[in-house]
Amino acid sequence: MVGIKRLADHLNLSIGTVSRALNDRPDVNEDTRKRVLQAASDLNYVANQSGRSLRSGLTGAIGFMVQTGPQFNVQGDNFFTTVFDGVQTVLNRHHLDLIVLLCSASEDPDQYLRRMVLRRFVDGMIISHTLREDPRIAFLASRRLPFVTLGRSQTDAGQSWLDIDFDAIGRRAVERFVQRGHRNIAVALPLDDINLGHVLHAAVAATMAQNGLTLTAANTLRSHPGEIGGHEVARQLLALSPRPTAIVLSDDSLAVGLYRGLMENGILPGRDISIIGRDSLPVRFLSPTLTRFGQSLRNLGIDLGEALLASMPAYERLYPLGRVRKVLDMQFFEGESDALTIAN
Amino acid sequence: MVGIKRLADHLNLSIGTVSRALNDRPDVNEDTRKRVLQAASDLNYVANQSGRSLRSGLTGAIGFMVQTGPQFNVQGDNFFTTVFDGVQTVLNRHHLDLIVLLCSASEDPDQYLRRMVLRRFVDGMIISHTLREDPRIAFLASRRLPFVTLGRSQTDAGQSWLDIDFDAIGRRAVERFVQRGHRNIAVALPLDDINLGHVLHAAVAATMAQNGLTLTAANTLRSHPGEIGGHEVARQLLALSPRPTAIVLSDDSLAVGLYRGLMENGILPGRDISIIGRDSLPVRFLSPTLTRFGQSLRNLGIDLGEALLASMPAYERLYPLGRVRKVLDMQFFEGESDALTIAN
DNA sequence: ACATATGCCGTAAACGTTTACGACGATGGA
DNA sequence: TCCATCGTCGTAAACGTTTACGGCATATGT
Repeated sequence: MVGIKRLADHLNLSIGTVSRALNDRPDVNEDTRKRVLQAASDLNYVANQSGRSLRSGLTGAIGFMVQTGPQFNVQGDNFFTTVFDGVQTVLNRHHLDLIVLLCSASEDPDQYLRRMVLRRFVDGMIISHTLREDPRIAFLASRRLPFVTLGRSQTDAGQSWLDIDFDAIGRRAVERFVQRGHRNIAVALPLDDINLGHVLHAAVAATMAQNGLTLTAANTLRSHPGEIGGHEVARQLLALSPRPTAIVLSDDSLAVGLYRGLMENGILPGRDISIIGRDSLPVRFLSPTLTRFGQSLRNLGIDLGEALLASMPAYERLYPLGRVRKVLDMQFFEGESDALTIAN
Repeated sequence: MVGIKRLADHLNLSIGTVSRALNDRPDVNEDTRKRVLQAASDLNYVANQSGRSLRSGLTGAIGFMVQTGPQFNVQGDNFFTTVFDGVQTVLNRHHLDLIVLLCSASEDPDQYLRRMVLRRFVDGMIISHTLREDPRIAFLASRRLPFVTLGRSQTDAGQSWLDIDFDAIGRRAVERFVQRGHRNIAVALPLDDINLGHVLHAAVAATMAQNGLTLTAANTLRSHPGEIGGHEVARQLLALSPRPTAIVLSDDSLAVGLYRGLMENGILPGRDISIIGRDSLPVRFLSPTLTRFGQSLRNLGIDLGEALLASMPAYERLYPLGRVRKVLDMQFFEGESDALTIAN
């Protein structure tokens, strides 16, 4: 095992000088720095993270907590991996590594986060699946650990957040539906307390109200995410009478199962019912093509990374963003699934 | 910050005794152990991982390396998250935590792994997307870091591996096709050197040969994974003349795009062409339903976790599996997509 | 009674870094 | 010549644990 000690007496230097050379400190001769770097690469030296962390209190790692299991919105791989990619490009510029912390369905998310933070695995955290009332936020704030949430919350500890613009999605989808004559509009929401559900629900209800319509409790459907959830939404939809003529989905992962469930009953999306989804996985090749709102996930990742750096004392000079609270610009992809027009 | 020191003089004990009490060592009075544990929970004490790691050389974390980016088989979220879940349940029993290390497309996987290992982030590794010739294996072996690979490789360092039975998939799919009269069979493979591609290719070719058929180079299609890749496979398929009447897919993620690409040209899966896929994400509700092979991903995760523990000196007593090399039992899901029968 | 064993605990070293501090020689100005 | 400054480097303490070792009682055996 080659440590700084070995490096030092291989060069006839003290460990202090070697350390300073490696860390780009000013008080070391330029020649000796070159020698040190050369020797370090020759001997395959890599600083032991435990030693460094113990002394500096920093680990050089940022955690991104996601939850697994059927009751969570697993989204498409492309959702998280693309976001991760964006975060990583930002962090790598500052020699920070992103590690993904996954809390399995069998473990309490609050306890899991607690453990990870208190063990000092990470210098900062990004948490997703933000709940409307989320104890994790208060905890992270109390530990003074820099963090950003993907998704707003009602619990406010002054944190930064990034979010998908579910308000715009709900508003614009309903406006589009209304314009095409729909009056019986439904919405598919997640089951749990995740904040985006509340936002989307409020946006849909408000925009309907502005147009003299009401979002009934019966038309507010709830399900697990994913294909099975989508199939369940179809079942709920078919049980309604009169059946809604339009529906907006909180998540595209519902689309495949929803399509199947409807088509099994002779109902063709775009002809017999209008559907608008929300990009979370690639559904470009669904048939009929899905009309949906989307956002640049890579930019979401970049924004998350920068917002986090801005809240870390060591980097806030480089990212003087202060507190970041921002919804992402939405793009609109017109497909065939909302082609239905209702005559007055 | 509450460390073992604070705990110690809050109890009027030495740090040595406190440490022993917390670590379940025998030479500590049962009463004082109780007092220590009580105080630890009262004061919210959690051992500092850096200090512990520095002393013990262990981090308590296991890394699972996955690669992101369009050229990798992102599979469905459900693929990896379900596998992760299985691994975690095994590891958690021994107070080990699983962290996911993702190597973005812009970084060299070998360098990335090197960095993570040499910094001593983890006590063991699981690597996926195993290549036929994979330098990571030699590296991990040279560092004597316990590791398991998901997927076989030709580079043999005596490591344990688990793998999906692509040989059985290729064999059984071709046998099924042949039985139904198909003579012009194609296979869709990944672009890179990933080992499963070689295995599947060999199995298809061999089984065809056993039936007096030959797998031509033209019928060996290659594409990125995912929907776009599937669409590309459709394009390649349509360019062939005579067009293959059956195809086996290395990955279900291709199915959606493939379906779309075929149906755009009036070719209906199951009627005009037979398709057999391989479970990697939930495609239960595709229409026509996809015939496919699958495996229990959770068991895969559990097997991976146990194989890893078996190769860690501290745990091999509990998991006396020795070196594990095992392909998973495959399940078969019959759908509509391979219904086409060719008359002689 | 004495020697030995046992249970329990404190002491201190060690893990690999970083960094405050001081030492030393060289340089510069007066 | 003397003092101050500067550049460069070595020294040593500190971060929070774990653990080998020894010490001190008390218990156990003759």
